[in-house]
Amino acid sequence: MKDVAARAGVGLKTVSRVVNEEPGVTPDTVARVQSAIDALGFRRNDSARLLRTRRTASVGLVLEDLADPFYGALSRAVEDVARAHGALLFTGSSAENPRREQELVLAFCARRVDGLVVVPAGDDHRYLTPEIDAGVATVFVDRPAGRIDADVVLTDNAGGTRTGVAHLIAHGHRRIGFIGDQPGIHTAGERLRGYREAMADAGLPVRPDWYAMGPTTPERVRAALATMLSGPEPVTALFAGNNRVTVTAVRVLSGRPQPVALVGFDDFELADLLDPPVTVVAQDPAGLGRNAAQLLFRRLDGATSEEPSRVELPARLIARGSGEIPPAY
Amino acid sequence: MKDVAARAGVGLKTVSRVVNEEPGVTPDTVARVQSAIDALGFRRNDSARLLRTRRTASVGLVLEDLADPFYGALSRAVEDVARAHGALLFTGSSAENPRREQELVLAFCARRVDGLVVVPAGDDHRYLTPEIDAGVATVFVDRPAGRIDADVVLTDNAGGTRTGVAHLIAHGHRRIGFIGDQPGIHTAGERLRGYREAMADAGLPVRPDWYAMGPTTPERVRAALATMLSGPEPVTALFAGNNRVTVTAVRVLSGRPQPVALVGFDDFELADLLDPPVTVVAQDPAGLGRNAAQLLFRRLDGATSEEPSRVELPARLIARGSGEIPPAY
DNA sequence: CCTGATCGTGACAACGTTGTCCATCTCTTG
DNA sequence: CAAGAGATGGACAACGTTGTCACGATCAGG
Repeated sequence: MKDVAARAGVGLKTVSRVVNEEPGVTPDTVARVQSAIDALGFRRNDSARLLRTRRTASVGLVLEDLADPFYGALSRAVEDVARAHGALLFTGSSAENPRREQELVLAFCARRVDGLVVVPAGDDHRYLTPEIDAGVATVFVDRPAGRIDADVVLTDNAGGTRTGVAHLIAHGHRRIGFIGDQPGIHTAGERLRGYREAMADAGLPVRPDWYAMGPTTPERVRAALATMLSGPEPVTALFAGNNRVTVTAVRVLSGRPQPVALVGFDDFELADLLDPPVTVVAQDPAGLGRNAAQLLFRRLDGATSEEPSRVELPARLIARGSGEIPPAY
Repeated sequence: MKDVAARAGVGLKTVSRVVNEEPGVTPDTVARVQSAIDALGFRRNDSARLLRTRRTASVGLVLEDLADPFYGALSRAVEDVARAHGALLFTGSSAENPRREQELVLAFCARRVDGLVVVPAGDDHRYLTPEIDAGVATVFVDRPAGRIDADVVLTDNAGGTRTGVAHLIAHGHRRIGFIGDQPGIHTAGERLRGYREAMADAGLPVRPDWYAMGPTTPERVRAALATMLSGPEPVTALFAGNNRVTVTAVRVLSGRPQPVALVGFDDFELADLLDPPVTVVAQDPAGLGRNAAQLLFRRLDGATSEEPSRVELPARLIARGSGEIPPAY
């Protein structure tokens, strides 16, 4: 900038004014400065600018895994809202590791992002209190924050699951299995709760060997499913607690002679092309991201000292067939 | 930092030394400074630090759409490599819009990212020359840069397509269709070339109504496919130029009485569960991202004035069945 | 006890911007 | 023609760090 000023024969501040299109500069001077800028290939250093203005026009997004299509859609929605507000987006994957989540969040804070959108991996976010007090707007999404009171945007996991399980019950099932993710994960717990509630609402018992919680690796899902299907009171239907479970379940069930009804949480591409087409309870990942980002920018634009708000998005049953298979007696 | 220094009764620079764990500070002083830091909740401002040190420890990633699983996997790989090098990641989606690509790239450059990984949307990247000259390491991935000479990591699109088409030919097909993306997109052109080459290698003609290039919306794919299947010399097999085409083709073909063989470019989840299981030519999106990021950091770590390098990753045929359907005469 | 090396520390400038404030220059108006 | 107003431009400090250098204290060796 100094060089540009020298070459154009003007003061430093005048160059700044031209670059920022501030009023009060003769068209003639503007032209001179502009040509100096072009000649020198000058580009304003936004880092320095932002250091001075104390707004970084950037937000940080921490999620579990960028490679998961669910989070891909969520990220994209956050990005679009950020762009509309002129902000750039830092992203990072926590890989479901609380330490890594914290590292990422603190790294973003050290960069002085204006705000954070976090899919929490850990269950204790008190480490964020000083940052939030320092003015970093923070919105949690998909899962609530642990041990602190903060804005959060969620899917109605319990309600969605209730709907899905009720769908199976409506089609005659009484022995329904549930396979979910690790109990520490909030959404997994909520979905299990929804399953229990739906069963209770219908006056149905839940045997201990009808539900399994844990890492959703194919092996574990396969084993859990085998147990449910081979006990003294085998299940005739399964509710799959997330799409990895659903996919494995489809694989296992398609190899069995006796049909087993299936409803899964989370939609996935091609679900309608499988045989039978898979009924799901669909979340709206883009909606989660959009709402979270909008909430963030609302905070940033002034609504400072309001109470933390909690938004809950509905989950929607998409009946495609696999949930309507009658129980095999 | 000034406040910390005052509270600890030391100089500014000493605080800096403690924060950066530089040697040459008495343990006693360290303790005093540390307790002042804790008391004040001080966090170093990395923006300022990076302004001073002239390294931002961040890279920008511009791709087509974060919500596309292909790019999700690519991003994740870039992120992992970046993390290993202590860098943070800015991401942005160009939505296949050259203007937006340029805006994003220039915004990242204004933030003085150390490097850029770009999936180009436009076909003219001369606007990047000043930035590259200014020292921003740049690697293009998935598609080459337009009109400038730069590092690039690609999939062997033509070769992969040749393999896929040859697979169909090996199973007896002589009239093979090809539906690809818009001709302006480099990968689409390369895949068309591979198709032509494979046909020529086998001494087979290519009728004009056997291939179609354009936006890969379901309607267009449906129409193109209808044309190919209803002409005077209908195709008995189809090579689908990307996974959106493949998915639509599966939908259309599954509704037809006469089986049509299918091979698609790009793998997708559940391809093996469809009926028939879909044979694909699989790319390695994570490999693309990893290689691009590694190349980037190799440049950053010194290999400055080398020639631009070009890495080409193989595409791999995964035979699952749909490519082995014999021609219906 | 002196010398010179070593260690710990802090003052200062710099990174590249922008906000504040003041100086000048050119009009317009009485 | 004087004076005030408005336009235009620039000097300077500040944002929060780190690199450079110089200073004083401590310590080993002669």
